[in-house]
Amino acid sequence: MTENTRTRVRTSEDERETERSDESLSCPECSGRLVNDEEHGETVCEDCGLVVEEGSVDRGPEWRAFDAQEKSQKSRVGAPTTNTMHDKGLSTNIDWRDKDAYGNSLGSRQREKMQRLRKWNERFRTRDSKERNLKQALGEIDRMASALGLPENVRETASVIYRRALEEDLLPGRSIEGVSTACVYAAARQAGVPRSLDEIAEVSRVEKNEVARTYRYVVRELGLEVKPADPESYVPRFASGLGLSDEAEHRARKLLRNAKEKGVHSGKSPVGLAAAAVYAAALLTNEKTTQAAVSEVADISEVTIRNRYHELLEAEESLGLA
DNA sequence: ATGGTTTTTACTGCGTC
DNA sequence: GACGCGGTAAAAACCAT
Repeated sequence: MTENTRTRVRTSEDERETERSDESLSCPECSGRLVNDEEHGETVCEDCGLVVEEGSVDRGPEWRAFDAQEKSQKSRVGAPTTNTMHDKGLSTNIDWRDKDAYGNSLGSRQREKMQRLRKWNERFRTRDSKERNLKQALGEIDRMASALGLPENVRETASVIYRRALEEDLLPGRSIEGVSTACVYAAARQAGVPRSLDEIAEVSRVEKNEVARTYRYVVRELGLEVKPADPESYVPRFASGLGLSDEAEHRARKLLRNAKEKGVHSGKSPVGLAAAAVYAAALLTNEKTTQAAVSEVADISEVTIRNRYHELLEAEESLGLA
């Protein structure tokens, strides 16, 4: 029976749900997750669509542009500053093409001059070790975030965290890769799209153990506030990975919420809980899945799924009787 | 280091397609 | 007979002490 060649799964102490505390980001109606809809200036509930807040400020342009040319004519600002570039995208760039502003080729004297300018500009930009450090780290962060399919805002957050770590001189004695990885891990969790330590270690050049250690260190030193991972935040990823319906997904969330009420989830791995909920939900909505399939996408053993989903269903039943 | 808890591995039995 | 599922025992991993 060597069919199971999955990698082991371990969850760190941080991934464990200890106590339930905050509920400020939840819908008052159905306690679903709240999302910002920038375009309409509203804050709405992901689950029931309740509009919680409206009339917030739209930061987009007040004009419309139908092609790139029009856009460049109407726009009065440059690119937004971003923390994903080591100089926030604010420093000077000299084009590598030897053309002037009108696209004409440069004379040989001019070309030489530009070469020198480029060289010094580059030297100035990555002047000291910190800048170079940051440059490399941000590259790593970007690479890992893409590999994990994490959205832009997570990259941004990870970059900010890294900057702070650098500011506070947390780097000496630690590898750039290790700290970048820890930042990505922390950022993903803060953004509510957590990845397990195993997934993180998969795309990192650093061992899982070191990631965990560095992560703890960074969180402690920076006083970062990272809530215990919410099992629900894993649900969408697993559900779509299995091609399940929205109904099943919704069902899974419900199961988890009930479980939370009952306190069944304390001390258990959130990932396992989420996987079990997804499996149970598929069963309840008569959709075809196997424990093996869920175990595959969630990277959790079938045994754990079995144990958890029994507990989930029990909690559900006793709630029905109450 | 040690003990307690959770997860994983490996294996077995049962029912069904 | 392969497959999905359930259960168990022992090992491993983790956390707290």
